[in-house]
Amino acid sequence: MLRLSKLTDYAVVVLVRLAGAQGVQTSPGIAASTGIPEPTVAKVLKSLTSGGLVSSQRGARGGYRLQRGLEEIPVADVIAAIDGPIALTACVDGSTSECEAQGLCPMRGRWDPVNDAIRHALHRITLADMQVASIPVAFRTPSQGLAGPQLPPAAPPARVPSDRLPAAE
Amino acid sequence: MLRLSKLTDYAVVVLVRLAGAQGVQTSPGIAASTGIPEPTVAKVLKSLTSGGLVSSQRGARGGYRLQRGLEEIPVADVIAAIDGPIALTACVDGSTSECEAQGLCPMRGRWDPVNDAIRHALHRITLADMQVASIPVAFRTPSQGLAGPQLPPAAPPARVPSDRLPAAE
DNA sequence: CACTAACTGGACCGAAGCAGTCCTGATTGC
DNA sequence: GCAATCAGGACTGCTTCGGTCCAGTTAGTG
Repeated sequence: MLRLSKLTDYAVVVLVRLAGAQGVQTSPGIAASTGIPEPTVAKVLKSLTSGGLVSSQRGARGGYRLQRGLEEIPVADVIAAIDGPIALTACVDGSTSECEAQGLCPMRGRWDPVNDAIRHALHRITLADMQVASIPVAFRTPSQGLAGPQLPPAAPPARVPSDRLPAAE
Repeated sequence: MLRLSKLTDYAVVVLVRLAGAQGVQTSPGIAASTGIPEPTVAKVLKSLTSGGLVSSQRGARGGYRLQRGLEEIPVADVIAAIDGPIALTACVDGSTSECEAQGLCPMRGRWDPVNDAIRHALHRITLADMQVASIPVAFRTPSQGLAGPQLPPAAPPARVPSDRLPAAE
């Protein structure tokens, strides 16, 4: 599981394409240059605009323009713009108070650390990191395989404020 | 997106339940004590057995037994047992060489670091971590931008019974 | 030795969410 | 005024998942 929506993948392609030029670009133009069907590109662009990742210019000679540099766009933002808030469980986004049985619900809140970890991992990888080939591993590897007994209380996140990663290594 | 399969959530419940006793437990018994429908429990247990997380004893007086302690079972293993290999993109698990257009495929391999980060985050959280209420938050949540609208960044006050589920009722 | 309890493996069906398309309206440059 | 472009929705086909059921196999028990 943990499947990423295909639209999100398209969104990354579109954003990178958008970063390749300085002027505004039209959705038909992006569709032509990326090979993605035009309606799909338009749909992605709309979601991206709603998410604040790109700005739009209406009317003739209009188009889309990147709002931020690729290195300032974490993938979490892209996913959030396309797929909505990042959460693994269905419980967190809606029916928090009602579950099927009382016996299985004590586990509900327990997914929070997992959600948090995922969210964090998605926040520290930017589109610039996905664009370049060499990516500095965000997490060092403390536990190989399944030997991780507990979460290290003192984590290294102090060095990463929120968004971008260093250039490369 | 990033939706976690409901079966995986059930699997966690079942595994925790399994850890609550030392002998073997039958799937009808687990179903009765957790409230999950018996066929579903059986299905989950089958996947868990295939994944090597639990061992099964066939025949009369048979049942299932936990293969490892909860603290040695990362959620990644549970997800892998239920949902298959952890990967966000559909490209990685099958049609790696063929994509729709050449323009969007340069992004294909770029999801690898994201997959890796997710996988890593999932590997360092075990069922024992999900079981206890007070979880040492490995990553503090910067919670800027669109972090968590409803999830408290710090460890929430434990309002749910921290220990395992009560006995069969 | 027969019976029963329990797991094994598969097939099956309905429901839900997603991918993709299309249409109509609003906006703006020429 | 016209044309190009974005905005926002509705709609449909499809894939996948959730859940159930069945026949078969194994092993303990009377």
